Amino acid sequence: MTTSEENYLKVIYHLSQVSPKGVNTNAIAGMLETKASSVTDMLKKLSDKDLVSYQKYQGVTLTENGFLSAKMIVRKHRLWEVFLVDKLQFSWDEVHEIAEELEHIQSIALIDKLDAFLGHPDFDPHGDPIPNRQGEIKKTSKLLLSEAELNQEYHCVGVKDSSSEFLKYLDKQKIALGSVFKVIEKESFDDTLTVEINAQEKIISNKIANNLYVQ
Amino acid sequence: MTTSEENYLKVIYHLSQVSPKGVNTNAIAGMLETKASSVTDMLKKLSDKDLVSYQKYQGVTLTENGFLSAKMIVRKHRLWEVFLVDKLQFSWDEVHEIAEELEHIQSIALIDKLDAFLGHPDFDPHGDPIPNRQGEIKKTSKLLLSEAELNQEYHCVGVKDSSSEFLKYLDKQKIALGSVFKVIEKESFDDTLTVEINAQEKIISNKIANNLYVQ
DNA sequence: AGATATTTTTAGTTTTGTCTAAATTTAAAT
DNA sequence: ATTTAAATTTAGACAAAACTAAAAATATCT
Repeated sequence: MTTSEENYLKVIYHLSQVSPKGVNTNAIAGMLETKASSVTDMLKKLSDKDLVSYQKYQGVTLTENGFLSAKMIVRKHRLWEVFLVDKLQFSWDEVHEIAEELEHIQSIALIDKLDAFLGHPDFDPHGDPIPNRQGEIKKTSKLLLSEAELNQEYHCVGVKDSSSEFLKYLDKQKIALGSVFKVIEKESFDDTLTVEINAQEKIISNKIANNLYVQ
Repeated sequence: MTTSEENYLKVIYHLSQVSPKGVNTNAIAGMLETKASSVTDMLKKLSDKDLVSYQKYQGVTLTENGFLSAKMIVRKHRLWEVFLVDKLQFSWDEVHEIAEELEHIQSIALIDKLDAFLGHPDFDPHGDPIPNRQGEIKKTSKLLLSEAELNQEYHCVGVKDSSSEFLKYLDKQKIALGSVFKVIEKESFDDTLTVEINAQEKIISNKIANNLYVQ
């Protein structure tokens, strides 16, 4: 499989989580910063290889094959992110782009050994689950901070938006995976939250609260 | 720089060590398992980018730029090999192909951090020197086992042939980097050596002795 | 339902890196 | 010094992955 094909598969995989009954050509083009016509070309190719099932004008879904392949790419991406953060001391906002390259390295033995070296992690540095070598994903019942109940203790288990910008903001606010949250008050006017984070009171906007997963 | 361009540069770099006054088109084609006509095309492109100096029919040499770029690719290759052997427990005969892919990952920060993580190694698992980030290479005065003097103690510092086949043979013979050698006898008829290796006497063919570096 | 807008596909080009086959240059050999 | 052989380059073609512009299908709106 080429790097380009892998990138398409991965994007279709991610978009499928939001629109499971068919991913739009334009949506794929948007994610890959390419043109719709290029996407159509590639969908035909992926369809010929039985990685997606595609009917003109009707959007695209992953086949069994494509689904597994996509999860293997995600597995590689997230394992490399763990390596970069845990072993090479990168911060969590720096690793995405490098992992985008590393995820296309082919060797299966490499990934198995990397997995073992890292201690078979279940989650990447942003709290996203790492599929195992069979493609199985550990499900957790996380919820958004904006949906949290008042005066209950939660801890941060992930971020929804993992853009460098957002992650740097969290660093500045000393919010990390594992941070302890308790929502003290919810301002009904603008949904701003008053939250006790690691025993410090902070005001959290709705936008932030909508991008933090807690448990 | 594309992966293909990098592969050409690297091959020209290696071939330059043997023919410093100009590398042949055919030699490059042989190393890359491609056709001479493809090489000619690429040499023009590399020449336009001032990475090689190239005159029709006269062979090719690296420019200052090309020389440095090539050394950076070699640096990446060899650092990844150290990682694979030291951290992921690959054996020295398994790492070349994987490193061929990893050497094309772009990030400079990644290589700097990897270098630090590995403890700034000077040599890769086959005893080849790792250029530092300035492209400087630590020179050592190694010699081939076939050139070693009788009854002098040496230790193994590298291999000339790093094919999987040869490396596996060395593993079987329990010869590794650091092994202690003393040539007991040299058979003048076929240049076979009797060598004491790690306090064990062994017969070493001329072909083997011509591919082992000692010091 | 019909008109308009949006999305998607087709058709035809471009670029990169490769190839084959033919032409040219250099090297070797009688 | 020719002739022959080997190495190299040119010319033209192809596949992959992208693009533009135009055509076709679907969705939306009054």
